[in-house]
Amino acid sequence: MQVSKTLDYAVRSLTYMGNDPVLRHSMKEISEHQNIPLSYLAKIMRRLVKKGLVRSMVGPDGGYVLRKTPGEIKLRDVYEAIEGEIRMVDCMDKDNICVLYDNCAQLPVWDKVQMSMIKILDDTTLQDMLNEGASMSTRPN
Amino acid sequence: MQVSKTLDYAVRSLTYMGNDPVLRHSMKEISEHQNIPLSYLAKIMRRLVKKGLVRSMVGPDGGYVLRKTPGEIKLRDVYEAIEGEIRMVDCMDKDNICVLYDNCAQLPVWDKVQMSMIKILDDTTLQDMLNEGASMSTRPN
DNA sequence: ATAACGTGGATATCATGCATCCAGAATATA
DNA sequence: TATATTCTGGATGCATGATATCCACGTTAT
Repeated sequence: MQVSKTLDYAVRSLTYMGNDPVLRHSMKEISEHQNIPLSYLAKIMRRLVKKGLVRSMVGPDGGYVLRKTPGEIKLRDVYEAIEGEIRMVDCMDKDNICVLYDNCAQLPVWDKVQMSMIKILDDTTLQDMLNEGASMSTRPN
Repeated sequence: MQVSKTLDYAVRSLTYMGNDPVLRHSMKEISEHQNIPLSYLAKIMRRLVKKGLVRSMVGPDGGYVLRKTPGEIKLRDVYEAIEGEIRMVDCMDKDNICVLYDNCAQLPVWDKVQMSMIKILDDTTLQDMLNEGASMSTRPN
């Protein structure tokens, strides 16, 4: 029930790019500025490209650019690009056929948690985070 | 960002016990009814005992009883007994001194998610889950 | 005395998050 | 055309933690 490092990397990369939404940013640049292992960043960027959040250009002076404005990119999009569909609980999946209906006592609660999280991630754009980040960056640590 | 199997086991065990809040329930009984590996359940019960959610009695006819009524046991208590303090994001912990203030762009959002989750878990008791579970158990699967 | 049951420590298994490496394709520039 | 730069994609390694098992021991009801 924690934010994964990978997701953190992704968000950091995107907010970083969001500061100059027009420029192209190379992996090397992002990696250095955000302190993310280059080789791992490559994997992450791949997912963001596939999900249509960023566009990539190869060759010298290549790199990545946001495909939308920071105001149009929802945190939910980022989350789902990295983690897949948001889902708090695995049930009736795979081989688990949830014979115990006791089990279902929990489902409504986790659904509730899930929905409230989705709502927040849906309502938060990169732009929002950039704004907040600015105000946060004045506080110590 | 998912409910762990262990937490699921804990909740299942407690809701099961909540159906007969007065009786003692042996691990064997719980294990069989809830389909939880006995030896693993032992570990889980240990934590619930330590956190004061459940009282244990050894010897023949021993077992576990809820220490409070289902209406007094919050899901948050269960969560924290199993997972420890609720915290979405690790930052400024350990060796990570969060030098990147870009990073902080995220914090407010995850805090928000965290608080909304805490609120829900705080507002939900075993009793609530038992009630809901009853209404849920009528739907297929 | 005996059988039933929880306790607690050691240990095994396994999945997965995180990370690294490398050969290859694309492309800008000279 | 040659070269340097950058992304691509697949294979692989590593470490951590969740899940699970085992067993010797202490307790207690009968």
